[in-house]
Amino acid sequence: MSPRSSDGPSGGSSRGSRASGRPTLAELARIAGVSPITASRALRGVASVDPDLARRVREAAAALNYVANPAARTLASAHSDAVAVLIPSLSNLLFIDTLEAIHDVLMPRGLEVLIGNFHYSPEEEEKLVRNYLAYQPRGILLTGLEQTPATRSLLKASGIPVVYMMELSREAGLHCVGFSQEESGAAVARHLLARGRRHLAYVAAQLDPRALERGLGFQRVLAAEREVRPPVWLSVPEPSSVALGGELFVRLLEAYPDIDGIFFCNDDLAQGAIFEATRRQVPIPGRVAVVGFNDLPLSAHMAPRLTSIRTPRAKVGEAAARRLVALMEGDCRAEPAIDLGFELVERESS
Amino acid sequence: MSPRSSDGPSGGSSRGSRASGRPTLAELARIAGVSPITASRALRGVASVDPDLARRVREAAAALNYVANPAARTLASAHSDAVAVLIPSLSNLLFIDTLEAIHDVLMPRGLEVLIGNFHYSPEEEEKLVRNYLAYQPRGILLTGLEQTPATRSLLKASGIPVVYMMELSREAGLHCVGFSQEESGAAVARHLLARGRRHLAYVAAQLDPRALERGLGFQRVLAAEREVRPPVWLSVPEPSSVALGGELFVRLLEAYPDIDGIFFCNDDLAQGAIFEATRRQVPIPGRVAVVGFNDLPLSAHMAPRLTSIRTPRAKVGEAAARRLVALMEGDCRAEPAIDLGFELVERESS
DNA sequence: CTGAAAGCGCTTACAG
DNA sequence: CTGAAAGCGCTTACAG
Repeated sequence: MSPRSSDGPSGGSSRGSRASGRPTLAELARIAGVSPITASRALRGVASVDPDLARRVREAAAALNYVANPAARTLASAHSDAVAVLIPSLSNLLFIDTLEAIHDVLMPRGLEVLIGNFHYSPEEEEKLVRNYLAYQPRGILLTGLEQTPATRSLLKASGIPVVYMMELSREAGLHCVGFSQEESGAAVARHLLARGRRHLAYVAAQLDPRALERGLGFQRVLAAEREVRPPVWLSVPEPSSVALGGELFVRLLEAYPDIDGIFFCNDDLAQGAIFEATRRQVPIPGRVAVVGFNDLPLSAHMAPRLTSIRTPRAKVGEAAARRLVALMEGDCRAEPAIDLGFELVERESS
Repeated sequence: MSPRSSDGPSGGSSRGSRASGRPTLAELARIAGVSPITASRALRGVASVDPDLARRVREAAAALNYVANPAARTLASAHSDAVAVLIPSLSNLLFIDTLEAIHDVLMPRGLEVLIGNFHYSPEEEEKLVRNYLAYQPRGILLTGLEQTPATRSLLKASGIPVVYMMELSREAGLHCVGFSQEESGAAVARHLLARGRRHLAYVAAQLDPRALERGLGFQRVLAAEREVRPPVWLSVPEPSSVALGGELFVRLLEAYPDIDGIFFCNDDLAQGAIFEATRRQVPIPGRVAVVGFNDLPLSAHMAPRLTSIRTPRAKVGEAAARRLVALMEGDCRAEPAIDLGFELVERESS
């Protein structure tokens, strides 16, 4: 029988009205017959505690259903067990895969994951960082390298470990996990050239820094080819969607009827283009080749199947979380930049 | 100039080594020339504080870049500013839409959102609840009604407001926001009957309680029709995916060549079926009608466009969060159950 | 290996 | 409308 069942949920008469109603470390310690400090140490598995005492503490904790009060722990130790993760969008499957991988690394280690969505806005990101810093997290995971100067200095002043995801930086001491966005764009250009395409276009919506880099890599390769026309660049500010992909596809082909290869900045747009082409009976890849980016689950199954760049988004999350844990444990000898590469998956659409 | 720039990030000599290095309420109060309690009240906007003093406090806070320590606040007040949200899956777009809507309601009110993924396991859900309860959240948002008895009693003992999402319950005093899963399945059955279909099937993967209810509603309507064969029920335990939808579609038609209408428990499966049908040149809806569930963004754009049940998932999140806020503020007079309905969107596939 | 004392930075409850 | 005192439940730093 736990003391709770006899005391009632609102606590015994010895507890003040501000008590949380849950067992405290002091109660646990009393039941285990040790001091609170020893109980604390036993529960955290730190320092040297007599194995026998530690067992008694663990047993009492199990009997009481004791869970330490994280607020008290954070206040006393000046750091929480949280890790803040900032991503630019929740509705993009890309980041969900990354998030799940992060969860899988951090949760088993008893770390709480605080998720912040900054909607592709560095200013919003700054606000979130300011707010999360108050929680004294053990580490922070950031997406991209486009932070405001204030965000960077806030982070530096805090001394909290930070790992940047999705892009590679050469800045000294910056821990980052990702792949070369620029190179992936270049790979698509080379692929379309190898397929005999000469009249190319890059199509993007809501151009974020990474999509921009991909476009630049695409342009770079094409510019090096003397007998190839510079690519058409179609970029609109609206958020990306399947519907928009169809519209942009139609607009592009109306304006440039001889286009024979399109690199869409993501799979959503490319999928929309393929649906629209199917509906209008525009042969793909016969009339025009289509390449996407991210290799979403659906892309391998549509008709025609979509050629795309497979990004290591789950691996990025996992590696970034692991690196963060290493940094939290004071282990920072490894190479700061981790390049996980990408893969061009050639399918029917190109 | 903030005191920080002269003191340095690790704090002045008056601060002990355990100090967090950030300005405290006491410092803020000293600068504003008031007592800490008054500063606290001014910042929280509670009780009656002289407007002039309040302004001084706010100015000092802005100058210092003061953000209250949430751990101290939680410890002192016995409740945090967090709301825990438990969802069965992160990789399902359905719940992402709900989450975003929840965020949009809660964040502007200064509430932190803790996201827990219980992977469709009530046991895991129980662990998460136990853990999140330690954080003393202001409220909890749950998905579905399949909690373990321990979860229910944990929740009841905590006294923390809870709102259940996605399903409707008649249990007295249970606040829930959703729609009738059973009715939505019935609506699909009626739709297919109206389209002249007589040989029907229900196909599901990783049957969760809600998909089960939909199947039962589907069966109920068909059972009432004397001249209609009872539907085929194909359910597999694997997680749902586009690829699996294609496989199940093929398996089903091989086993039952005369099937002329299929209700898939979600759009992912239905989309996979349509892709596979296109590839095998099985006419849809000519040979077989296909209906999905959820109306994912892509469903309106594929070829043929997918008939589906549009679920109010964002609205569920918004209404649930609003109801939770009302409960947190002690306002619980409203009807506990909120039925947001659903809509059958008839498109080309049926 | 163990513990008594102090303190983390706030808010509550009580006085005035 | 304002404040001095006490305390939330832990961990740190020191001593033994």
